[in-house]
Parts: sequence; C-alpha cells; structure tokens
Amino acid sequence: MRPRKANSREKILAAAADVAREAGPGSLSLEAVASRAGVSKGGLLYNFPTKAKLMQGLVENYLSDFRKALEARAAEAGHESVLSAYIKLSADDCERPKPSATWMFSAIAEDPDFLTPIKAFKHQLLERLKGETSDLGSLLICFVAIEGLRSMNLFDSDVLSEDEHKLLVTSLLKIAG
Amino acid sequence: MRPRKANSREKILAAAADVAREAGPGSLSLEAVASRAGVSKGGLLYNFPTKAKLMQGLVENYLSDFRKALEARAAEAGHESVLSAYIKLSADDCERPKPSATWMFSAIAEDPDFLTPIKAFKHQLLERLKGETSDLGSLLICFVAIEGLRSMNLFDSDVLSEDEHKLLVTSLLKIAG
DNA sequence: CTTACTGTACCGGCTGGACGGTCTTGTCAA
DNA sequence: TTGACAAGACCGTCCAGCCGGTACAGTAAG
Repeated sequence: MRPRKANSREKILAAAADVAREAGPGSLSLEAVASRAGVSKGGLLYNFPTKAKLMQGLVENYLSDFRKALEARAAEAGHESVLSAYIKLSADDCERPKPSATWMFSAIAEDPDFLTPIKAFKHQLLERLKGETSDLGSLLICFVAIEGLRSMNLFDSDVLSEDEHKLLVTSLLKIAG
Repeated sequence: MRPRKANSREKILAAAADVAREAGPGSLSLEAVASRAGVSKGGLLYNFPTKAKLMQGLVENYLSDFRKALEARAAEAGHESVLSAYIKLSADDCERPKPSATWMFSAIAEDPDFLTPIKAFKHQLLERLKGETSDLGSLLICFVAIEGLRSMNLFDSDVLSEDEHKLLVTSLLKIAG
C-alpha cells in the first residue's frame, strides 16, 4: 500500500515542474524542489532517492496524464478519429500561455535518455494513427505540425497570434479528414 | 609551436557544440570545451570572458549561418518562394542523423533568454513568409510542421523513417504551392 | 642591429560557492 | 515500543570565474 501521506509524491512532482518553469530549468535543484513542495530535503530524498528517480517520476507522471487525456478525448462523442482528438488536445494544451513542461530541459541536461519513454510513446502513437487513415502524407503533416506546436509552447515561443493559432487548428482538422 | 594566428574563437564554438552533442548538454563545462578546442581554460576565458558570452556566441553563430543558408537557398534557381526554400533547407538540416544544436539545451539551462534572438528571427521569418502568400492556413501548417521537424531532430527523436521523411517533405512542398 | 617597451594571445592553478547524496537525530501514529 | 517517515547539518565533488604568469609580435629609440 502507498504511504499514509501519499500526497507528498505528487506535491513534489508539481513543485519540481513549478521550479523549472519559474526559476528556469537550470535551477532545478533538490533543495529548491523540496522547499517549494513544503518538504525537507530528507523528505524529498525519501520519496525520490535520487535526482534521476525524480526526473523519471516526472516523465512517468507526464506520460500517464497524457495517455489519460488522449483516451478521454478519443472517447468523447464527435471525434471521428484519434488524430482529431490528438489535434484538439494539443491545441488546448498549447493555448495555455505558459509552458508546463520546462522540466524536460532539466531532464535532458541530466541525461538525454530520460526522454526515451516519451519518444517511444510518440512512435507508438504515430503507428496507431497510421492504422486509422490511408492518407499517410496528410497524417505526417498533422503529426509533425502538432510536434511543432508543442515545441513552440515548450520553448515559450509566442510567434503565433491567437487568431493564427485557431486558423492553424481548423486547417489541421480539415486536412486530417 | 602554438599557432600564433589561430582563430580560436571558431574552434571554441565548434568544440562547444561537439561537447554538448557527445557528452550531453549538461556536461558543457568550460574546461570540457577548452580541452576539446585544444585551448586552455584561460585561453577560452580570454575569447569568451564568461559562460554567458559563450552561449551568446553560439546563438549568434547559429543565426548567421542559418540566415546565410536560407538566403543562398532562396537565391537558387527553381525556388518560386522563400517558403519552399525554407522547407528544403530544413529537410536537409534534419536529415543529418545527429542533432547539431544540442547546445541549445545548455543555453536554456543557463538562461532561457539566450534563445530570444532565435525566437525573434523565427517571428521575422514568418512575417516575411506571410507577405508571400494569400493562403495563410497552409503557410501556418508548413511553418509549424517545419518547427516540428526541427524539434524532433533536436530531441533526437527518430520516429519518422527515411521514406516517411521524404513523403512529408513532398507533401509540404505541395501544399506550400 | 639591439635593447627596451607595449599590447595581444594564451596558460593553468586556485577558490569560493553550489549541489547531490549521506547520516544522524528526531517525530508520531499504531 | 516500534518503525515508517521527515528534518537538516554535513561532506565530497564539480565548476565558473579570477589572477598572476608566459610567449611572442610589433615598434622605436639608441
């Protein structure tokens, strides 16, 4: 069974994301995270014995959230394809003004391999989408375009206005079929 | 004998990119760069008085190379638009198996603001492309798709096969008009 | 030609601070 | 009492930036 105060883990994960976002990915230290989470360093190290484990936790948390969100969207009525669900989900994710996954940069700095599960997931997702359509060209465009949207959000590049963002999404949904 | 006329600056810049790529963005230390460049720490600090200056140098070097390459492509015969030149340039850049700009992660870790010039350039580029076409929707798709391609290359995500890469590029060129 | 001076390019040891991880010492619920 | 969990002082390591040197090129007076 999980510890009695199971919320410490999640608080720490959230705190880590906050610190990376607000203080910069290079300032993600154990002390900063602990302090932000309202926990001592020892407490943090108890939940995540190593910084690597913390990064891993961040990645796993991110992936499970992503999976859930995508499944929820895909199950909604009005989506004729997983691709359109993916597009809409990503559009919403990237509409939030502030990037939420800056911690990825910290993880990469620590060890680029931390992102392997995410790459694997993306690959898996693309395979799934391939089975859904016969127009591979359009699928690839949509897939890469979403990747671009997400990366622009991650890098905090606000080169697209709100109107452009909306136009982009409707255009993508159109060619997605 | 030490090369008296050696252009250490460029050697250092190249070495920094190499170190970030091979040892990981988190291992970009001044000593590592100096050693890789065949220069002492003091020599490095002589050319770049601060780590921040080194990052800045990396960004400026990257941008000037990018500008030159784009202008060269655009000037080539057979390009009816800057957009198609941009697409082809990016396709070629991303075909190289190894990411070449991993140092960006180091720069972000140091201070996210280092990438501001790059964002500005991208914004400027988009404005330029806007003046070229009347189909804003297609332009936006191409633009973010390229962004996606580049980010996938940067993250070393090889989710697309070679054939898929080619199909994507031809599809993009088609909707680019 | 030679000696003395000046500025440039580079060297490498040092240090102060930050950070990850360990260890000892609590604390509190059952 | 006990054992899961938390606290934070402490230690070893790493690194950016500093500083006092070295080597050499140019110049120009003697």
